Amino acid sequence: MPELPEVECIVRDLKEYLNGKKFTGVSFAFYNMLQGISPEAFEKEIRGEVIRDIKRKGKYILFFLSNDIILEVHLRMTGRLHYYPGPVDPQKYTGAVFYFESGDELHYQDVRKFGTFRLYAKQMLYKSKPCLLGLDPLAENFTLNSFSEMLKKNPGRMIKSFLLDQKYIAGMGNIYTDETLFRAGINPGRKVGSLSLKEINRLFESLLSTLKEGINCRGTSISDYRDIWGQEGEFQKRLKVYRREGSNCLRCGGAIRRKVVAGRGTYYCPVCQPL
DNA sequence: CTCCGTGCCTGTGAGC
DNA sequence: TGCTCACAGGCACGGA
Repeated sequence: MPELPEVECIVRDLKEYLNGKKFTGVSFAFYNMLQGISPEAFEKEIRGEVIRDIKRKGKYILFFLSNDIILEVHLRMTGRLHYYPGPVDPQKYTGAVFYFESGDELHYQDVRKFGTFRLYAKQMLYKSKPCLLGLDPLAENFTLNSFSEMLKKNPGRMIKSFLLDQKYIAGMGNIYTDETLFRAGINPGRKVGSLSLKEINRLFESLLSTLKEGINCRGTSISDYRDIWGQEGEFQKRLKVYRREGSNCLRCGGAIRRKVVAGRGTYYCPVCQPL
């Protein structure tokens, strides 16, 4: 399940290989990802256009095309973008193949078909999903100060539910949220308003360092995630709580527990992250 | 406002 | 062995 670090790795790699390349077409094996557009209309919009830039906001990938159209891709849980330098047969779960003039191909694969494609005209971007998201933790405006201000507006919420809310912080998913809270020593069920200044500081530092470590490890491949070459990341080897129920806490030696918080399976150490 | 359940999908793995 | 079923979780939406 790609979260911010995984999407960041994908975007960095895609930029290197696809910037300046021209779409010659796209074919579909299923249409679940198309939001409010027919496959024919979709292809018409992108055919012949050059990729000018590729960016990320939260978990959204944005392709800026030469006709001022923006292609937004969200991989949700099991979506993958696989780059091939030449023609390759589609695989079992390939839903779309983008063809380039250079002969390269970009395959979109998705076992569960939850992923989405959208097209926006440039002047409509301001009302697109990615523009309505909160702060991206890797952006310059994500500071201890802006983080603290957002927390002040949500005193009654559980901290885990807040961290997952894309309206405030864009890019956190279940894995990096649990890992961040463990590293900060904060119980996922704590109310935002109960956090001390010291804890807020620790949470801010843990959030950034956990995401950056995830990026440096090229993501978490606990189940589905692969990079654009099909390679696994390494961060699953460094997980301290996620999916480690019953295993020993690497800090205190006690048992890692699982409970449902904010509707998600949540892993934590009851000793290192007291209520 | 905040939480919770449901739907979208299909593979995995536990238990019988 | 083969079946059922809970579970995985990002996001939208409706209801409490």
